[in-house]
Amino acid sequence: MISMRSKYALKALGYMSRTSEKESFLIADIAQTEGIPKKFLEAILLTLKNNGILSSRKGPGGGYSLAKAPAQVTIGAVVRAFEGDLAPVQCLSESASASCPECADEDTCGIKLVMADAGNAFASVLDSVTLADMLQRSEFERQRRQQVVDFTI
Amino acid sequence: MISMRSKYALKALGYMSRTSEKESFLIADIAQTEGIPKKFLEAILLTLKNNGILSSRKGPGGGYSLAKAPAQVTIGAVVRAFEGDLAPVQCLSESASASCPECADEDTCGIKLVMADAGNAFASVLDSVTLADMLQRSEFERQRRQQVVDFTI
DNA sequence: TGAGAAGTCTACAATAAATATAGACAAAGC
DNA sequence: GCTTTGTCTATATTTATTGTAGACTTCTCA
Repeated sequence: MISMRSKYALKALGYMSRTSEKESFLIADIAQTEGIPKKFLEAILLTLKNNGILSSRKGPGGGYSLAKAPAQVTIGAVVRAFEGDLAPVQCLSESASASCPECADEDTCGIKLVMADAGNAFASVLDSVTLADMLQRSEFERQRRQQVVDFTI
Repeated sequence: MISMRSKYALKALGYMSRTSEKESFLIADIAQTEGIPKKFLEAILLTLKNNGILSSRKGPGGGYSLAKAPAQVTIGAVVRAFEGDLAPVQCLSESASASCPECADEDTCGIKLVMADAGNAFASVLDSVTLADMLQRSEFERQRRQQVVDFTI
């Protein structure tokens, strides 16, 4: 289960990608449009900036903007900014205190081997989809459903 | 990230599957062998029983035993007993209050569509591996490493 | 038939983490 | 130098996880 942080980040980035006529976005604007607590979003956008996904300018006329094209930002990169590596068990995490203390032999632990496969499968999907793909997919789905409605009415 | 509950459950089941000469296991025995807090394990085994993975008998000579052969129990079934459905976002969860309140149009939400793919990829792996597979995999890895050691010495 | 062995249940304590908020601060533009 | 806007630090709130305590039930076997 990914955190609200990641979800809010994806919502904010989706909004920014979708609204290409604007080139700069105020925190307050994004927060209100996407229904995200403003102060919370503030920290989220900062994290995205520190991960090279957003850039910012202070002062009047300032705000946040995408540092890369939506087709250059994978969902995996966004989620990883908040969830760390996407390891399903701690002993698979590169960062911090990785090993599980109670594991007799970590190298041959079956749980670890299986979870590595599952985690890789999960991460592969997120790494293969960009913000642009996500929007396109959503739009495609919208039109598909629209057509179904048209036919049934 | 899966919870300790799931990990402890897999460790306990791994031990029970591996130790086929015993047919009944005491909570205290499993707890000590696998280094799991006894009282915590107690609740975990009960959950596994309620999910049809274990059976139990009270009284002297009693204890827990596997309700199915290790090859009949998938890792997915075990993990699901503790993590519910393996949905990476709440709005994909069948159980409980599923929908995300702030989502404008859940049907066409790109985040949901992408996460559904990722979650399915994750679950597919766990559903395709049984306890027996997990043990075999671990044993295979142990022998592989053993050989490497033999060659290098 | 009753003593002891084992699982079952309820309640709760102790952390830890996620979520969210407040308010001071810094930089940029006019 | 005033306003706008992002940045930072600290902290509150809530929720979930992890773990513990103790009473209770069921079973077996002497």
